Amino acid sequence: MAPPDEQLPPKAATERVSAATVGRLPEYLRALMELAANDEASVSSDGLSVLTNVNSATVRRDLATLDITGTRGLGYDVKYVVHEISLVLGLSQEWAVVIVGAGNLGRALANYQGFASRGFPVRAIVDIDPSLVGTTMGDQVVSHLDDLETIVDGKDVSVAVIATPAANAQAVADRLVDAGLSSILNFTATPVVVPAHVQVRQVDLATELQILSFYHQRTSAAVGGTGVPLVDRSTGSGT
Amino acid sequence: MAPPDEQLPPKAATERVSAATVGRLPEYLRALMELAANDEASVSSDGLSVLTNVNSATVRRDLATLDITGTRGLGYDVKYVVHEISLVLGLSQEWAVVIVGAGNLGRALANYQGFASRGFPVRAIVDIDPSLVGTTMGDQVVSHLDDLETIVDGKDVSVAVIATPAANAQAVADRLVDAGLSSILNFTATPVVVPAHVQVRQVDLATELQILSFYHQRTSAAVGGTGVPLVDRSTGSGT
DNA sequence: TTCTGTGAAATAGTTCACAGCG
DNA sequence: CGCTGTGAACTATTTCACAGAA
Repeated sequence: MAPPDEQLPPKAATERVSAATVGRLPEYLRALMELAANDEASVSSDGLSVLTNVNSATVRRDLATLDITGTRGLGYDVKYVVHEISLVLGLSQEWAVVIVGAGNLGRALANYQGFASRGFPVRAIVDIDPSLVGTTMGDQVVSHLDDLETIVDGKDVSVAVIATPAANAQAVADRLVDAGLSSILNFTATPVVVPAHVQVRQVDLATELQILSFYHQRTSAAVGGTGVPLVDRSTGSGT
Repeated sequence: MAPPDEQLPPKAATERVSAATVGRLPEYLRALMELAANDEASVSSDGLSVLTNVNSATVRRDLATLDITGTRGLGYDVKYVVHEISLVLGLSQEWAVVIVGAGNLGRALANYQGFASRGFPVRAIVDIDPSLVGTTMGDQVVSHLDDLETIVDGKDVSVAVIATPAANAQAVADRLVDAGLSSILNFTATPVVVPAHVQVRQVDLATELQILSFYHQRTSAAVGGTGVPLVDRSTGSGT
């Protein structure tokens, strides 16, 4: 263990976690849950490295940052790490989700089981279009956007997903903030501006395709010509 | 156009572009198209900085990396930069997309207009489930996965989207590669392994929520309590 | 021996600050 | 002037490499 220092405040490890590390936590978690499902009791940083494609030193440093310790000579206790990472990510409880926008994308997301199965049950869907309000979607009845506040309070919703046309994104975000929500996942291409205490994540599906397109081009352009070039899987077999 | 140089090594600017820069290009593009739609002829790096929330020095450096030049005292020519970035991202042509998996997510994506409108028309949807094959979805009839190769060749498809259950992701990816595709967008939580010449992008929607959850927690934990916001609803007396 | 935990080196990416062009 | 283009400083992140615990 690291030499403890009695003078320092307890541990707000969370404070020191870099964005890069946070981005890897869900990956670790996925790999670890797979291991757990396979009844693996422990795993080395090398093992996790292979499963996640993250350098093993990075794995160790990430975990150490979270004060997650392993056993020298053995590795990390799978269940323990799952528990700790879940805690750090705030996954020890469910977070109810409201989807705003019952158009194609909203409908898609409402039916998508992947949210609920990962601890984010969709508890409401809202839209402004009166012809959609009252229709059933997934296992929810579409409500009117105006009822947002009631829904948020009544169903303990804490996360909103924006799936409206891009032009409405900002207006929707404003209403979400007014309704007291402070976590927003925006699937619109338009970034929204929110107060500092509100978290937003921008995910644009077409952007992903554009980036893919870039790398596709670059790869095609890089003609080596010698049969099968470059097999790059960074598993550091160093010295 | 940049001055062609017959003597120097071909020096494609593309080679030197960092991943960080690539990630910002779609953002620049979006902002620039907005400007273009507004008949703005030119924009300064400061202007773009405001629109994209990227430091202006970073904007200038990114563009300079792509050999995109501006005019001192004036700024960048909007149309010219749109053209150049589109070129770099490979967006001067359309890329036809095949969606694999006609379940909830696949259906959602098939109906989503955001792909086509950004230059990625969905030209086919395939599944293995015989009861889905032949049904209509979006403006496509669902085909069988076995016909993939024919479809890819016949419709000039170059990008695949995996929207199957996670357990099938790797098998699907293998078939996609066999069919000659080299750009894959994987919406499954399971990462897939592919040959080096194939580009994959992993986008897991639940992961986005997990990351959001982390920042939500961190923000709530950092209670300053001075006056304004702070939603108390989410305080952990959970389900 | 195996594998963690971590200084220290190496890389990557961002931002400042300013010379100099239009 | 205003604004680009870029050396140089700075900050962040990754990776090496190894002492030492189990």
